[in-house]
Amino acid sequence: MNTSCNQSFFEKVYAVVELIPYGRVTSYGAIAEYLGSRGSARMVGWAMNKSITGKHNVPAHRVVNRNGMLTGKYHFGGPDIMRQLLENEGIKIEDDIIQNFEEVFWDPSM
DNA sequence: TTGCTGACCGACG
DNA sequence: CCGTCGGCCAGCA
Repeated sequence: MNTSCNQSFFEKVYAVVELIPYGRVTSYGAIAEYLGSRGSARMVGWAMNKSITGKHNVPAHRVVNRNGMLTGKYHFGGPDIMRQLLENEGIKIEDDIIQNFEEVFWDPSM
């Protein structure tokens, strides 16, 4: 349409992450793939980092890797912050890994 | 401006 | 099974 609609990869990531419903999680690869760039999963994680250090209200704690492991937990300012947030939403976590990952997994295309 | 890095993922040996 | 490498894009020194 117009140039204004051309959101950067970054902007798209934020939009998708904000769409994640309460008590649900998704993976970096799923977002990247949804955006059309399957290999850009790294950018998704980086966007999350920027969203925390920046002023973006993005529920980055709902985004984990393909294994359901809280890889970026240390980026929340503490190793337990991310886990606490997820458990607060009813997500079961053990050893920094989401147990019912398949049950709480949310696909951006849905 | 060039080059490196990064919360990933999949493939290869 | 485990270690290593390439790919993708954008931000930063």
